[in-house]
Amino acid sequence: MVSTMTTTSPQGRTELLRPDGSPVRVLVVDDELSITELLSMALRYEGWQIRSAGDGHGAVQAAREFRPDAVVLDMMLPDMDGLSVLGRLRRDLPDVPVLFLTAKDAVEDRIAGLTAGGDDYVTKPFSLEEVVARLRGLIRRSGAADRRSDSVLVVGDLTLDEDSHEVTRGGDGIHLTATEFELLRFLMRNPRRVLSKAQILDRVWSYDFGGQANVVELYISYLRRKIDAGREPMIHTRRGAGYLIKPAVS
Amino acid sequence: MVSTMTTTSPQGRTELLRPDGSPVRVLVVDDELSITELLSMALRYEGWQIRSAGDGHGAVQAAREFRPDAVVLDMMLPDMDGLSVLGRLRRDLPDVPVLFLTAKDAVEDRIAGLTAGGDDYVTKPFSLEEVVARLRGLIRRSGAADRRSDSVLVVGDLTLDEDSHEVTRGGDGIHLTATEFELLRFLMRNPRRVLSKAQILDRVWSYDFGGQANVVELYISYLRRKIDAGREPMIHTRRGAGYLIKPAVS
DNA sequence: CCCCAAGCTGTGATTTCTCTGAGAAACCCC
DNA sequence: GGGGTTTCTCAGAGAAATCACAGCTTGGGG
Repeated sequence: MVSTMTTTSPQGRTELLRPDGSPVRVLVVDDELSITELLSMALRYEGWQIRSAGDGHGAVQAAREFRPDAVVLDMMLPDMDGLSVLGRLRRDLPDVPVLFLTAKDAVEDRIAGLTAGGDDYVTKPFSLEEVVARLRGLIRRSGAADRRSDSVLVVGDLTLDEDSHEVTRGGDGIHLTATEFELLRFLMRNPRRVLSKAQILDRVWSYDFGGQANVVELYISYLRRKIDAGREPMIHTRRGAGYLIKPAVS
Repeated sequence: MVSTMTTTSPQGRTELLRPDGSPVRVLVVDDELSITELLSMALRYEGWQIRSAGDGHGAVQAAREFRPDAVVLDMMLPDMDGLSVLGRLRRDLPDVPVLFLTAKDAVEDRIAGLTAGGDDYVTKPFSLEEVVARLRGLIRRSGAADRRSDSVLVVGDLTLDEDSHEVTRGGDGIHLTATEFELLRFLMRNPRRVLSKAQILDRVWSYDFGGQANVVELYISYLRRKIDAGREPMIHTRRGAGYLIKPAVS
Protein backbone atom coordinates (compact mmCIF):
# COMPACT_ATOMS: atom_id res chain seq x y z
CA MET A 1 0.00 0.00 0.00
CA VAL A 2 1.34 3.34 -1.02
CA SER A 3 0.79 6.31 1.12
CA THR A 4 0.81 9.36 -1.00
CA MET A 5 1.33 12.96 -0.27
CA THR A 6 0.72 16.02 -2.27
CA THR A 7 3.00 18.84 -3.07
CA THR A 8 2.55 21.97 -5.06
CA SER A 9 4.46 22.36 -8.25
CA PRO A 10 5.77 25.68 -9.52
CA GLN A 11 2.80 25.95 -11.82
CA GLY A 12 0.54 25.73 -8.84
CA ARG A 13 -0.67 22.27 -9.65
CA THR A 14 -0.78 19.72 -6.88
CA GLU A 15 1.11 16.58 -7.64
CA LEU A 16 0.80 13.17 -6.16
CA LEU A 17 4.06 11.90 -4.80
CA ARG A 18 5.07 8.80 -2.94
CA PRO A 19 6.27 9.06 0.64
CA ASP A 20 9.89 9.18 -0.43
CA GLY A 21 9.19 12.01 -2.82
CA SER A 22 9.64 9.96 -5.94
CA PRO A 23 7.01 10.16 -8.66
CA VAL A 24 4.03 7.89 -8.74
CA ARG A 25 4.42 4.92 -11.08
CA VAL A 26 1.68 3.76 -13.39
CA LEU A 27 1.58 0.72 -15.62
CA VAL A 28 -0.53 1.01 -18.77
CA VAL A 29 -1.69 -2.20 -20.43
CA ASP A 30 -3.42 -2.17 -23.80
CA ASP A 31 -2.81 -3.96 -27.05
CA GLU A 32 -3.55 -0.95 -29.21
CA LEU A 33 -0.37 0.99 -29.49
CA SER A 34 -2.22 4.22 -30.17
CA ILE A 35 -3.98 3.90 -26.85
CA THR A 36 -0.90 3.21 -24.79
CA GLU A 37 0.83 6.09 -26.53
CA LEU A 38 -2.03 8.42 -25.85
CA LEU A 39 -2.27 7.43 -22.23
CA SER A 40 1.44 7.41 -21.60
CA MET A 41 1.74 10.91 -22.92
CA ALA A 42 -1.14 12.23 -20.86
CA LEU A 43 -0.02 10.50 -17.71
CA ARG A 44 3.59 11.54 -18.07
CA TYR A 45 2.29 15.03 -18.29
CA GLU A 46 0.88 14.51 -14.82
CA GLY A 47 4.41 14.00 -13.68
CA TRP A 48 3.98 10.30 -13.27
CA GLN A 49 6.38 7.62 -14.34
CA ILE A 50 4.88 5.36 -16.96
CA ARG A 51 5.60 1.89 -18.24
CA SER A 52 3.42 0.19 -20.79
CA ALA A 53 2.71 -3.35 -21.89
CA GLY A 54 0.83 -4.74 -24.85
CA ASP A 55 -0.39 -8.06 -23.50
CA GLY A 56 -1.09 -9.97 -20.34
CA HIS A 57 2.26 -11.64 -19.96
CA GLY A 58 4.08 -8.42 -20.55
CA ALA A 59 1.86 -6.78 -17.97
CA VAL A 60 2.57 -9.35 -15.30
CA GLN A 61 6.27 -9.17 -15.94
CA ALA A 62 6.34 -5.40 -16.04
CA ALA A 63 4.37 -5.21 -12.83
CA ARG A 64 6.86 -7.48 -11.16
CA GLU A 65 9.87 -5.33 -11.90
CA PHE A 66 8.29 -1.91 -12.21
CA ARG A 67 6.13 -2.23 -9.12
CA PRO A 68 3.60 0.39 -10.14
CA ASP A 69 1.37 2.31 -7.75
CA ALA A 70 -1.55 1.88 -10.11
CA VAL A 71 -2.41 -0.04 -13.27
CA VAL A 72 -4.52 0.89 -16.27
CA LEU A 73 -5.72 -2.40 -17.71
CA ASP A 74 -7.59 -3.06 -20.91
CA MET A 75 -9.96 -5.96 -20.39
CA MET A 76 -9.53 -7.16 -23.94
CA LEU A 77 -6.04 -8.45 -24.40
CA PRO A 78 -4.86 -10.80 -27.12
CA ASP A 79 -3.17 -13.44 -25.01
CA MET A 80 -5.18 -13.80 -21.83
CA ASP A 81 -8.42 -12.47 -20.47
CA GLY A 82 -8.63 -9.53 -18.17
CA LEU A 83 -9.55 -11.44 -15.06
CA SER A 84 -6.57 -13.74 -15.32
CA VAL A 85 -4.27 -10.80 -15.74
CA LEU A 86 -5.86 -9.19 -12.74
CA GLY A 87 -5.40 -12.32 -10.69
CA ARG A 88 -1.73 -12.56 -11.51
CA LEU A 89 -1.14 -8.89 -10.93
CA ARG A 90 -2.71 -9.20 -7.56
CA ARG A 91 -0.51 -12.08 -6.64
CA ASP A 92 2.52 -9.85 -6.89
CA LEU A 93 0.94 -6.58 -5.89
CA PRO A 94 -2.02 -7.37 -3.68
CA ASP A 95 -3.05 -3.79 -3.06
CA VAL A 96 -2.40 -2.08 -6.35
CA PRO A 97 -5.47 -0.23 -7.57
CA VAL A 98 -6.55 -0.98 -11.11
CA LEU A 99 -8.39 1.18 -13.61
CA PHE A 100 -10.09 -1.04 -16.16
CA LEU A 101 -10.74 -0.08 -19.73
CA THR A 102 -13.74 -1.78 -21.24
CA ALA A 103 -15.74 -1.50 -24.41
CA LYS A 104 -18.86 0.58 -24.18
CA ASP A 105 -21.14 -2.30 -25.05
CA ALA A 106 -19.52 -4.77 -22.71
CA VAL A 107 -22.33 -4.17 -20.28
CA GLU A 108 -22.98 -7.73 -19.47
CA ASP A 109 -19.42 -8.66 -20.15
CA ARG A 110 -18.35 -9.66 -16.69
CA ILE A 111 -17.96 -6.22 -15.28
CA ALA A 112 -19.56 -7.48 -12.12
CA GLY A 113 -17.28 -7.31 -9.15
CA LEU A 114 -14.54 -5.50 -10.92
CA THR A 115 -14.85 -2.34 -8.94
CA ALA A 116 -15.15 -4.36 -5.77
CA GLY A 117 -11.76 -3.66 -4.36
CA GLY A 118 -12.03 0.03 -4.81
CA ASP A 119 -10.92 -0.34 -8.35
CA ASP A 120 -12.63 1.64 -11.05
CA TYR A 121 -13.17 1.56 -14.75
CA VAL A 122 -13.90 3.71 -17.75
CA THR A 123 -15.43 2.70 -21.03
CA LYS A 124 -13.83 3.22 -24.39
CA PRO A 125 -13.77 5.70 -25.93
CA PHE A 126 -12.74 7.65 -22.87
CA SER A 127 -11.63 11.21 -22.33
CA LEU A 128 -8.18 11.73 -20.92
CA GLU A 129 -9.50 13.99 -18.20
CA GLU A 130 -11.65 11.19 -17.02
CA VAL A 131 -8.86 8.66 -16.96
CA VAL A 132 -6.54 11.01 -15.16
CA ALA A 133 -9.18 11.97 -12.65
CA ARG A 134 -10.07 8.40 -11.88
CA LEU A 135 -6.48 7.40 -11.61
CA ARG A 136 -5.75 10.22 -9.23
CA GLY A 137 -8.71 9.14 -7.16
CA LEU A 138 -7.52 5.56 -7.04
CA ILE A 139 -3.98 6.50 -6.11
CA ARG A 140 -5.08 8.98 -3.53
CA ARG A 141 -7.40 6.52 -1.90
CA SER A 142 -4.96 3.65 -1.96
CA GLY A 143 -2.81 5.66 0.41
CA ALA A 144 -3.33 5.21 4.11
CA ALA A 145 -4.69 8.63 4.85
CA ASP A 146 -7.90 9.74 3.31
CA ARG A 147 -7.77 13.45 3.34
CA ARG A 148 -11.00 14.48 1.81
CA SER A 149 -9.60 17.88 1.02
CA ASP A 150 -7.53 16.30 -1.66
CA SER A 151 -10.61 15.75 -3.71
CA VAL A 152 -11.52 19.42 -3.72
CA LEU A 153 -10.09 21.82 -6.25
CA VAL A 154 -10.09 25.46 -5.25
CA VAL A 155 -9.48 28.53 -7.38
CA GLY A 156 -10.38 31.80 -5.74
CA ASP A 157 -13.88 31.48 -4.34
CA LEU A 158 -14.66 28.67 -6.74
CA THR A 159 -14.57 25.09 -5.50
CA LEU A 160 -15.08 21.76 -7.22
CA ASP A 161 -15.40 18.50 -5.32
CA GLU A 162 -14.34 15.56 -7.39
CA ASP A 163 -16.10 13.09 -5.08
CA SER A 164 -19.49 14.67 -4.71
CA HIS A 165 -19.32 16.53 -8.02
CA GLU A 166 -20.36 19.63 -6.17
CA VAL A 167 -19.34 23.04 -7.43
CA THR A 168 -19.67 26.29 -5.54
CA ARG A 169 -18.81 29.88 -6.22
CA GLY A 170 -18.75 32.23 -3.28
CA GLY A 171 -20.56 29.58 -1.28
CA ASP A 172 -23.45 29.19 -3.69
CA GLY A 173 -24.01 25.75 -5.11
CA ILE A 174 -23.91 25.53 -8.88
CA HIS A 175 -25.34 22.74 -10.95
CA LEU A 176 -23.23 21.59 -13.87
CA THR A 177 -23.86 18.94 -16.49
CA ALA A 178 -21.37 16.13 -16.90
CA THR A 179 -19.50 17.81 -19.74
CA GLU A 180 -19.47 21.18 -18.07
CA PHE A 181 -18.09 19.55 -14.97
CA GLU A 182 -15.25 17.89 -16.83
CA LEU A 183 -14.37 21.07 -18.60
CA LEU A 184 -14.31 23.08 -15.41
CA ARG A 185 -12.25 20.42 -13.73
CA PHE A 186 -9.69 20.63 -16.48
CA LEU A 187 -9.54 24.40 -16.25
CA MET A 188 -9.27 24.36 -12.48
CA ARG A 189 -6.51 21.83 -12.53
CA ASN A 190 -4.54 24.25 -14.64
CA PRO A 191 -5.29 27.60 -13.07
CA ARG A 192 -3.70 30.70 -14.60
CA ARG A 193 -2.59 28.67 -17.55
CA VAL A 194 -3.81 29.22 -21.07
CA LEU A 195 -5.35 26.10 -22.52
CA SER A 196 -5.94 25.97 -26.24
CA LYS A 197 -9.19 24.77 -27.70
CA ALA A 198 -7.31 21.86 -29.18
CA GLN A 199 -5.93 20.87 -25.81
CA ILE A 200 -9.32 21.15 -24.23
CA LEU A 201 -10.92 19.10 -26.94
CA ASP A 202 -8.27 16.46 -26.57
CA ARG A 203 -8.57 16.17 -22.83
CA VAL A 204 -12.20 16.73 -22.09
CA TRP A 205 -13.88 15.07 -25.05
CA SER A 206 -13.38 11.43 -25.95
CA TYR A 207 -10.42 10.73 -28.14
CA ASP A 208 -12.64 9.75 -31.02
CA PHE A 209 -14.79 12.85 -30.92
CA GLY A 210 -15.44 13.87 -34.50
CA GLY A 211 -17.52 16.96 -34.06
CA GLN A 212 -17.01 20.64 -34.57
CA ALA A 213 -14.33 22.38 -32.62
CA ASN A 214 -16.67 25.08 -31.52
CA VAL A 215 -18.25 22.85 -28.90
CA VAL A 216 -15.49 24.19 -26.71
CA GLU A 217 -16.64 27.76 -27.24
CA LEU A 218 -20.15 26.62 -26.60
CA TYR A 219 -19.33 24.95 -23.33
CA ILE A 220 -17.16 27.82 -22.21
CA SER A 221 -20.18 29.95 -22.84
CA TYR A 222 -22.34 27.63 -20.73
CA LEU A 223 -19.80 27.64 -17.95
CA ARG A 224 -19.58 31.40 -17.90
CA ARG A 225 -23.29 31.69 -17.46
CA LYS A 226 -23.13 29.48 -14.46
CA ILE A 227 -19.79 30.40 -12.95
CA ASP A 228 -19.29 34.02 -13.82
CA ALA A 229 -22.92 35.12 -14.06
CA GLY A 230 -23.06 38.65 -12.73
CA ARG A 231 -19.77 38.36 -10.88
CA GLU A 232 -16.20 39.22 -11.45
CA PRO A 233 -15.29 36.85 -14.29
CA MET A 234 -12.83 34.05 -13.65
CA ILE A 235 -12.82 32.49 -17.10
CA HIS A 236 -10.85 34.57 -19.56
CA THR A 237 -10.35 34.36 -23.30
CA ARG A 238 -6.91 34.82 -24.76
CA ARG A 239 -7.83 35.53 -28.31
CA GLY A 240 -6.02 33.24 -30.69
CA ALA A 241 -4.55 31.24 -27.83
CA GLY A 242 -7.22 29.74 -25.68
CA TYR A 243 -8.83 30.08 -22.28
CA LEU A 244 -7.68 30.28 -18.74
CA ILE A 245 -9.20 30.42 -15.32
CA LYS A 246 -7.89 32.43 -12.41
CA PRO A 247 -9.15 33.97 -9.19
CA ALA A 248 -11.33 37.01 -9.76
CA VAL A 249 -9.30 39.44 -7.71
CA SER A 250 -5.81 40.21 -8.97
CA MET B 1 -24.19 3.29 -18.64
CA VAL B 2 -20.90 4.23 -17.13
CA SER B 3 -19.52 7.61 -17.30
CA THR B 4 -18.25 9.86 -14.62
CA MET B 5 -17.97 8.32 -11.26
CA THR B 6 -15.64 7.80 -8.38
CA THR B 7 -14.74 4.66 -6.66
CA THR B 8 -16.41 3.34 -3.63
CA SER B 9 -14.41 3.75 -0.55
CA PRO B 10 -14.96 3.78 3.14
CA GLN B 11 -14.54 7.44 3.54
CA GLY B 12 -14.82 8.85 6.98
CA ARG B 13 -16.21 5.52 8.01
CA THR B 14 -15.33 4.02 11.33
CA GLU B 15 -12.89 1.23 10.83
CA LEU B 16 -12.74 -1.92 12.78
CA LEU B 17 -9.45 -2.31 14.56
CA ARG B 18 -8.10 -4.76 17.06
CA PRO B 19 -7.40 -3.60 20.60
CA ASP B 20 -3.75 -3.02 19.77
CA GLY B 21 -4.68 -0.87 16.81
CA SER B 22 -3.59 -3.34 14.19
CA PRO B 23 -5.94 -4.19 11.35
CA VAL B 24 -8.42 -6.98 11.63
CA ARG B 25 -7.30 -10.22 9.99
CA VAL B 26 -9.58 -12.34 7.86
CA LEU B 27 -8.91 -15.71 6.30
CA VAL B 28 -10.78 -16.47 3.08
CA VAL B 29 -11.18 -20.10 2.10
CA ASP B 30 -12.60 -21.09 -1.27
CA ASP B 31 -11.39 -23.32 -4.05
CA GLU B 32 -12.53 -21.00 -6.81
CA LEU B 33 -9.76 -18.55 -7.41
CA SER B 34 -12.13 -15.95 -8.81
CA ILE B 35 -14.08 -15.97 -5.57
CA THR B 36 -11.08 -15.59 -3.30
CA GLU B 37 -9.84 -12.82 -5.57
CA LEU B 38 -13.13 -11.04 -5.46
CA LEU B 39 -13.45 -11.33 -1.71
CA SER B 40 -9.85 -10.47 -1.00
CA MET B 41 -10.18 -7.37 -3.06
CA ALA B 42 -13.32 -6.21 -1.37
CA LEU B 43 -12.20 -7.06 2.14
CA ARG B 44 -8.77 -5.52 1.75
CA TYR B 45 -10.57 -2.45 0.74
CA GLU B 46 -12.27 -2.42 4.11
CA GLY B 47 -8.83 -2.00 5.54
CA TRP B 48 -8.56 -5.57 6.69
CA GLN B 49 -5.63 -7.87 6.31
CA ILE B 50 -6.47 -10.86 4.16
CA ARG B 51 -4.99 -14.29 3.65
CA SER B 52 -6.59 -16.84 1.39
CA ALA B 53 -6.52 -20.60 1.03
CA GLY B 54 -7.86 -22.87 -1.66
CA ASP B 55 -8.52 -26.05 0.31
CA GLY B 56 -9.08 -27.41 3.77
CA HIS B 57 -5.52 -28.26 4.59
CA GLY B 58 -4.31 -24.90 3.42
CA ALA B 59 -6.98 -23.28 5.51
CA VAL B 60 -6.02 -25.07 8.69
CA GLN B 61 -2.39 -24.29 8.18
CA ALA B 62 -3.03 -20.66 7.30
CA ALA B 63 -5.26 -20.26 10.32
CA ARG B 64 -2.53 -21.63 12.54
CA GLU B 65 0.05 -19.11 11.51
CA PHE B 66 -2.11 -16.19 10.43
CA ARG B 67 -4.42 -16.35 13.44
CA PRO B 68 -7.31 -14.54 11.81
CA ASP B 69 -10.04 -12.70 13.66
CA ALA B 70 -12.62 -14.17 11.32
CA VAL B 71 -12.85 -16.79 8.60
CA VAL B 72 -14.86 -16.90 5.40
CA LEU B 73 -15.30 -20.58 4.64
CA ASP B 74 -16.73 -22.22 1.58
CA MET B 75 -18.53 -25.38 2.63
CA MET B 76 -17.62 -27.15 -0.58
CA LEU B 77 -13.91 -27.79 -0.66
CA PRO B 78 -12.13 -30.32 -2.79
CA ASP B 79 -10.12 -32.13 -0.17
CA MET B 80 -12.24 -32.26 2.93
CA ASP B 81 -15.76 -31.34 3.83
CA GLY B 82 -16.68 -28.14 5.51
CA LEU B 83 -17.46 -29.63 8.87
CA SER B 84 -14.06 -31.21 9.21
CA VAL B 85 -12.38 -27.99 8.29
CA LEU B 86 -14.48 -26.19 10.80
CA GLY B 87 -13.59 -28.71 13.48
CA ARG B 88 -9.89 -28.33 12.89
CA LEU B 89 -10.09 -24.60 12.73
CA ARG B 90 -11.83 -24.54 16.04
CA ARG B 91 -9.18 -26.73 17.60
CA ASP B 92 -6.65 -23.98 17.03
CA LEU B 93 -8.91 -20.98 17.26
CA PRO B 94 -11.84 -21.90 19.47
CA ASP B 95 -13.53 -18.53 19.33
CA VAL B 96 -12.98 -17.38 15.79
CA PRO B 97 -16.26 -16.47 14.10
CA VAL B 98 -16.90 -18.10 10.75
CA LEU B 99 -18.90 -16.88 7.79
CA PHE B 100 -19.97 -19.87 5.72
CA LEU B 101 -20.44 -19.74 2.01
CA THR B 102 -22.92 -22.28 0.74
CA ALA B 103 -24.66 -23.09 -2.48
CA LYS B 104 -28.15 -21.77 -2.74
CA ASP B 105 -29.72 -25.19 -2.57
CA ALA B 106 -27.54 -26.57 0.17
CA VAL B 107 -29.11 -28.36 3.06
CA GLU B 108 -29.92 -25.46 5.21
CA ASP B 109 -30.66 -27.29 8.43
CA ARG B 110 -27.08 -28.43 8.66
CA ILE B 111 -25.98 -24.85 8.42
CA ALA B 112 -28.63 -23.74 10.82
CA GLY B 113 -27.00 -25.78 13.55
CA LEU B 114 -23.63 -24.35 12.77
CA THR B 115 -24.57 -20.76 12.98
CA ALA B 116 -25.94 -21.33 16.45
CA GLY B 117 -22.58 -20.45 17.89
CA GLY B 118 -22.76 -16.93 16.59
CA ASP B 119 -21.46 -17.76 13.18
CA ASP B 120 -23.28 -16.73 10.07
CA TYR B 121 -23.63 -17.70 6.45
CA VAL B 122 -24.42 -16.35 3.02
CA THR B 123 -25.45 -18.27 -0.05
CA LYS B 124 -23.69 -18.14 -3.38
CA PRO B 125 -23.94 -16.06 -5.40
CA PHE B 126 -23.62 -13.34 -2.82
CA SER B 127 -23.32 -9.60 -3.03
CA LEU B 128 -20.18 -8.01 -1.68
CA GLU B 129 -22.11 -5.59 0.45
CA GLU B 130 -23.73 -8.51 2.15
CA VAL B 131 -20.53 -10.38 2.85
CA VAL B 132 -18.82 -7.30 4.15
CA ALA B 133 -21.75 -6.43 6.36
CA ARG B 134 -22.05 -9.91 7.84
CA LEU B 135 -18.36 -10.11 8.46
CA ARG B 136 -18.33 -6.78 10.19
CA GLY B 137 -21.16 -7.97 12.35
CA LEU B 138 -19.35 -11.17 13.27
CA ILE B 139 -16.13 -9.41 14.10
CA ARG B 140 -17.83 -6.74 16.09
CA ARG B 141 -19.79 -9.26 18.10
CA SER B 142 -16.86 -11.55 18.69
CA GLY B 143 -15.19 -8.80 20.63
CA ALA B 144 -12.08 -8.99 18.53
CA ALA B 145 -12.70 -5.46 17.46
CA ASP B 146 -11.60 -2.65 19.60
CA ARG B 147 -14.51 -0.33 19.72
CA ARG B 148 -17.95 -1.57 20.31
CA SER B 149 -18.34 0.40 17.17
CA ASP B 150 -21.87 1.41 16.57
CA SER B 151 -23.78 -0.44 13.96
CA VAL B 152 -25.90 2.55 13.11
CA LEU B 153 -25.29 4.63 10.04
CA VAL B 154 -26.59 8.17 10.20
CA VAL B 155 -26.99 10.67 7.41
CA GLY B 156 -29.01 13.73 8.32
CA ASP B 157 -32.23 12.58 9.94
CA LEU B 158 -31.94 9.21 8.28
CA THR B 159 -30.67 6.27 10.29
CA LEU B 160 -29.95 2.69 9.37
CA ASP B 161 -29.12 0.02 11.90
CA GLU B 162 -26.99 -2.67 10.38
CA ASP B 163 -27.79 -5.07 13.20
CA SER B 164 -31.52 -4.75 13.50
CA HIS B 165 -32.03 -3.63 9.92
CA GLU B 166 -34.16 -0.82 11.21
CA VAL B 167 -34.39 2.31 9.15
CA THR B 168 -35.87 5.60 10.26
CA ARG B 169 -36.26 9.01 8.76
CA GLY B 170 -37.07 11.85 11.08
CA GLY B 171 -37.94 9.27 13.73
CA ASP B 172 -40.47 7.39 11.61
CA GLY B 173 -39.77 3.74 11.03
CA ILE B 174 -39.52 2.69 7.41
CA HIS B 175 -39.87 -0.80 6.08
CA LEU B 176 -37.44 -1.77 3.35
CA THR B 177 -37.05 -4.98 1.40
CA ALA B 178 -33.72 -6.75 1.48
CA THR B 179 -32.48 -5.22 -1.75
CA GLU B 180 -33.65 -1.77 -0.86
CA PHE B 181 -31.86 -2.10 2.45
CA GLU B 182 -28.58 -3.11 0.86
CA LEU B 183 -28.77 -0.31 -1.62
CA LEU B 184 -29.48 2.25 1.06
CA ARG B 185 -26.69 0.88 3.18
CA PHE B 186 -24.24 1.25 0.35
CA LEU B 187 -25.34 4.79 -0.29
CA MET B 188 -25.17 5.68 3.37
CA ARG B 189 -21.74 4.19 3.76
CA ASN B 190 -20.60 6.62 1.08
CA PRO B 191 -22.46 9.80 1.88
CA ARG B 192 -21.94 12.83 -0.34
CA ARG B 193 -20.15 10.72 -2.87
CA VAL B 194 -21.37 10.06 -6.37
CA LEU B 195 -21.74 6.34 -6.96
CA SER B 196 -22.18 5.15 -10.51
CA LYS B 197 -24.80 2.63 -11.46
CA ALA B 198 -22.01 0.24 -12.34
CA GLN B 199 -20.47 0.54 -8.91
CA ILE B 200 -23.79 0.05 -7.25
CA LEU B 201 -24.49 -2.98 -9.35
CA ASP B 202 -21.08 -4.37 -8.48
CA ARG B 203 -21.51 -4.07 -4.76
CA VAL B 204 -25.18 -4.47 -4.07
CA TRP B 205 -26.19 -7.14 -6.54
CA SER B 206 -24.67 -10.61 -6.61
CA TYR B 207 -21.47 -11.01 -8.51
CA ASP B 208 -23.13 -13.09 -11.20
CA PHE B 209 -26.06 -10.81 -11.78
CA GLY B 210 -26.49 -10.59 -15.49
CA GLY B 211 -29.57 -8.45 -15.74
CA GLN B 212 -30.35 -5.01 -16.89
CA ALA B 213 -28.53 -2.11 -15.36
CA ASN B 214 -31.75 -0.29 -14.90
CA VAL B 215 -32.63 -2.30 -11.82
CA VAL B 216 -30.55 0.31 -10.09
CA GLU B 217 -32.80 3.06 -11.36
CA LEU B 218 -35.77 1.03 -10.33
CA TYR B 219 -34.57 0.52 -6.80
CA ILE B 220 -33.54 4.11 -6.46
CA SER B 221 -37.07 4.91 -7.43
CA TYR B 222 -38.42 2.55 -4.76
CA LEU B 223 -36.11 4.01 -2.15
CA ARG B 224 -37.15 7.53 -2.96
CA ARG B 225 -40.76 6.67 -2.42
CA LYS B 226 -39.97 5.36 1.00
CA ILE B 227 -37.17 7.67 2.11
CA ASP B 228 -37.87 10.93 0.40
CA ALA B 229 -41.65 10.69 0.10
CA GLY B 230 -43.00 14.17 0.61
CA ARG B 231 -39.87 15.40 2.34
CA GLU B 232 -36.76 17.24 1.42
CA PRO B 233 -35.01 14.74 -0.88
CA MET B 234 -31.79 13.13 0.25
CA ILE B 235 -31.14 10.91 -2.74
CA HIS B 236 -29.89 12.88 -5.69
CA THR B 237 -29.26 12.01 -9.32
CA ARG B 238 -26.13 13.24 -11.03
CA ARG B 239 -27.14 12.72 -14.59
CA GLY B 240 -24.50 10.85 -16.50
CA ALA B 241 -22.58 10.16 -13.32
CA GLY B 242 -24.64 8.31 -10.76
CA TYR B 243 -26.41 8.85 -7.47
CA LEU B 244 -25.49 10.20 -4.09
CA ILE B 245 -27.09 10.61 -0.72
CA LYS B 246 -26.61 13.58 1.55
CA PRO B 247 -28.42 15.32 4.39
CA ALA B 248 -31.45 17.25 3.25
CA VAL B 249 -30.37 20.63 4.50
CA SER B 250 -27.23 22.12 3.01
C1' DC C 1 -11.14 53.55 -38.64
C1' DC C 2 -12.32 49.47 -41.27
C1' DC C 3 -12.47 44.80 -41.99
C1' DC C 4 -11.91 40.06 -41.08
C1' DA C 5 -10.95 36.33 -38.32
C1' DA C 6 -12.00 34.69 -33.87
C1' DG C 7 -15.19 34.18 -30.57
C1' DC C 8 -19.97 34.18 -28.64
C1' DT C 9 -24.57 32.62 -28.19
C1' DG C 10 -29.70 31.69 -29.63
C1' DT C 11 -32.30 28.08 -31.78
C1' DG C 12 -33.71 23.76 -32.34
C1' DA C 13 -32.85 18.80 -33.86
C1' DT C 14 -31.24 14.79 -32.06
C1' DT C 15 -29.58 11.75 -28.87
C1' DT C 16 -29.16 10.02 -24.38
C1' DC C 17 -30.54 9.34 -19.78
C1' DT C 18 -33.79 8.67 -16.16
C1' DC C 19 -38.08 7.58 -14.12
C1' DT C 20 -41.92 4.75 -13.44
C1' DG C 21 -46.12 1.84 -14.42
C1' DA C 22 -47.46 -2.75 -15.54
C1' DG C 23 -46.93 -7.27 -15.25
C1' DA C 24 -44.32 -11.86 -15.17
C1' DA C 25 -41.71 -14.81 -12.47
C1' DA C 26 -39.61 -16.30 -8.30
C1' DC C 27 -39.87 -16.60 -3.49
C1' DC C 28 -41.59 -17.24 1.09
C1' DC C 29 -44.44 -18.25 4.91
C1' DC C 30 -48.02 -20.44 6.56
C1' DG D 1 -50.87 -25.09 -2.41
C1' DG D 2 -52.13 -20.32 -2.09
C1' DG D 3 -51.74 -15.56 -1.25
C1' DG D 4 -48.88 -11.91 -0.33
C1' DT D 5 -44.32 -10.11 -1.21
C1' DT D 6 -40.21 -9.25 -3.70
C1' DT D 7 -37.36 -9.04 -7.62
C1' DC D 8 -36.77 -7.92 -12.14
C1' DT D 9 -37.85 -7.04 -17.34
C1' DC D 10 -39.82 -4.24 -20.56
C1' DA D 11 -41.34 -0.26 -22.68
C1' DG D 12 -42.99 4.38 -23.06
C1' DA D 13 -43.00 9.13 -21.48
C1' DG D 14 -40.58 12.94 -20.36
C1' DA D 15 -36.60 15.53 -19.22
C1' DA D 16 -32.05 16.85 -19.94
C1' DA D 17 -27.88 17.14 -22.34
C1' DT D 18 -25.26 17.46 -26.41
C1' DC D 19 -24.15 19.44 -30.52
C1' DA D 20 -24.53 21.60 -35.32
C1' DC D 21 -25.50 25.64 -37.42
C1' DA D 22 -25.81 30.33 -38.32
C1' DG D 23 -25.93 34.97 -37.44
C1' DC D 24 -24.06 38.35 -34.45
C1' DT D 25 -20.31 40.66 -31.74
C1' DT D 26 -15.70 41.91 -30.81
C1' DG D 27 -10.94 42.91 -31.03
C1' DG D 28 -6.96 44.16 -33.21
C1' DG D 29 -3.95 44.49 -37.31
C1' DG D 30 -3.24 47.25 -41.08
